[in-house]
Amino acid sequence: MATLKDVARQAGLSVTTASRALNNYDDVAAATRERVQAVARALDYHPNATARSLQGSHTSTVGLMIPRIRHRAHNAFWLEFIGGLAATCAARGFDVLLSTSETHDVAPGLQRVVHGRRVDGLLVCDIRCHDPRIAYLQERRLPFVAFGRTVGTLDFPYLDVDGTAGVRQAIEHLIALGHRRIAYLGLEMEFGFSHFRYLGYRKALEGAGAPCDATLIHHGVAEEDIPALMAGLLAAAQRPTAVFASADYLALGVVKAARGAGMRVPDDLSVATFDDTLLVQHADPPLTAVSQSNQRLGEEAAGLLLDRVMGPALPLVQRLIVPALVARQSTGPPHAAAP
Amino acid sequence: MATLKDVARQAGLSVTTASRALNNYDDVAAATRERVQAVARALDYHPNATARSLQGSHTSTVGLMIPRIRHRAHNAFWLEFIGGLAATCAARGFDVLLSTSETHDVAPGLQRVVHGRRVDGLLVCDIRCHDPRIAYLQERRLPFVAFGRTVGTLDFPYLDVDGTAGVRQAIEHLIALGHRRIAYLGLEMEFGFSHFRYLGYRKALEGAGAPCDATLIHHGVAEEDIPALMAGLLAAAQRPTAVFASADYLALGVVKAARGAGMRVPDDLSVATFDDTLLVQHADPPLTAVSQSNQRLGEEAAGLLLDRVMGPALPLVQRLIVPALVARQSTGPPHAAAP
DNA sequence: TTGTACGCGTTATCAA
DNA sequence: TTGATAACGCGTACAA
Repeated sequence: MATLKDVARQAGLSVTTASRALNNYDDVAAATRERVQAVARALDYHPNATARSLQGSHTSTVGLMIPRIRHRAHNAFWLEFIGGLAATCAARGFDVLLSTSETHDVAPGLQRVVHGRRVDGLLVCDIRCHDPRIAYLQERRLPFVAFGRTVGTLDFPYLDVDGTAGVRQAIEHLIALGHRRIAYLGLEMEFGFSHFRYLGYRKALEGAGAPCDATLIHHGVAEEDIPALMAGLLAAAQRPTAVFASADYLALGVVKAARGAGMRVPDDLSVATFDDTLLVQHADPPLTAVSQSNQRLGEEAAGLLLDRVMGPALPLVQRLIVPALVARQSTGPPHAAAP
Repeated sequence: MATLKDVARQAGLSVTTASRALNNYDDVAAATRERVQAVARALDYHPNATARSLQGSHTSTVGLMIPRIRHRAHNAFWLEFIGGLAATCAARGFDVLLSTSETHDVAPGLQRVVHGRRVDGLLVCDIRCHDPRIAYLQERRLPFVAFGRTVGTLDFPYLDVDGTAGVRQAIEHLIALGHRRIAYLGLEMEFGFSHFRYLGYRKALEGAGAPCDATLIHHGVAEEDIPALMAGLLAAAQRPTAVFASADYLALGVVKAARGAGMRVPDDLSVATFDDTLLVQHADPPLTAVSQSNQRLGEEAAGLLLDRVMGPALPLVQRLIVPALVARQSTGPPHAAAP
């Protein structure tokens, strides 16, 4: 494959001049420039990105660390996100280096990427409430943006969906419909988003002066737990008239379990959820959900990261996207006969 | 950040010796090796991947070109695929450079990746019936594997799902149930998979000696076309008793349209589809579908590519994965009253 | 306007 | 067992 030296030789010039001609420096004769460019085209010359990186000490590449898929239902979200991210990076001349992390420690994969100087910046995703990767990156001084928040001091750049505001909207919607006993089903509390979403539930109840019953609140729910859990919930003397599930597949499980217990949605039980995925939209009935554009989120994240990469000492940027509630047929006023 | 030179200086040795100590060469004294490694640890030294690439002329990175998402329903497939691919690459010490291509010409993005020597190999996805990228890559001698097939001479390494065998199973299943008039709804014929899937439909009909009615066959169907298309199909004198849709979201549209026309699935109309996604599994009723493990596919593709990258002149490998039919509640015998 | 010389960080070759 | 030197391909002071 042709190198700059080949082009220079063929054009009868020095490598330096060839380089400058190709990079449109203004201290090269017009005739020379054209000759060099013609030769380059003829030789199908393209600069070697590796050599460029080594010399310029930047790679025009950003890293993306996403979690390994634990549940198929998480899929839709991430790919839309990646699509938006990749498009924005491409438009700004950057490539994307992909890492899927198994763990949330400072894994070997992360070390490789960071210390190998393979990337100019990094987008870390799936942030935990306490996430050692943040401190690690801060110490290493690699430009990075977190997609998600930890609990505690937020002294790092991040982009996140405002789960608190989102869930709050959903719960307030249920309260406005007349519900008072609203169950909450969430994922493991170690996830940052779990923490913030649950906060929204609490705040909405407090805001409405509604009681908060611990028996209605369940964290760390897995799909297979739902039948038993719902059976318990629905058999209780004071059964809930609505359920908020923090993930789409949980909500689907809730609907199924309710049906199994002979209940209609939303007549006997209202159901709302967080991610507005295809699954949620195609469900029967279509579910009321907290929604944001995942592709948009990817674009936004890429923008933030690239700004950070290109502007060395920019002020800390922390952005919270407030999602919107989409009310559909899975929520309605509580049944008259219900407690 | 610490470089090899720093380590060498700190250890009072030459860069050469430090390098060999760190790379476990056997011509370095045990004591020296340990001293160097201790210093490296103390300095938090990690080799610079870029410099390594330049010197060794290989990057330990493979490229992945996937299409830009046109329809949200394609999402689930690709992310599972990427997950499998990334895991296999990581296990074998490779990183993944992601490119999403807008077009199927030899786009600038492809040229950048190929000529910039950013990758040791490339996985090209979303192959068209006639795809100029194949010839381009062959000429450039970059190790690559296609995920998908073109029509015509297949003189390149590929991995593909055997769409012909898959669809054939589905149609034969319908025929076995007693169906004779089976409609076919497919995507644009320029996609390689469209071509092969349709072939399966034809073969199954021929094999059963069933008639092939052109009015039942529709290519290039978009989601929004379905209501009108189905209305026409169901109003016909000789209406179909079953529909095969080549993509999950098309099948969902078919079910919806059938319902709209007052038909029950599968009593009045059977529906089968290709991709066994979450959407298909959670549909009402759950759909009969041709299925394969998308993650498995990604792992397989990565394996093929890495073998090719590491073994320079391996014989051409072409692998076809035969999917399996999963019969669910959307297919049944044709209604007695139907023609 | 062009060319010489050097450095980016690493590994390979060869001599000591 | 170790070290000096060259090379990978490119960009860029600096000199001509």
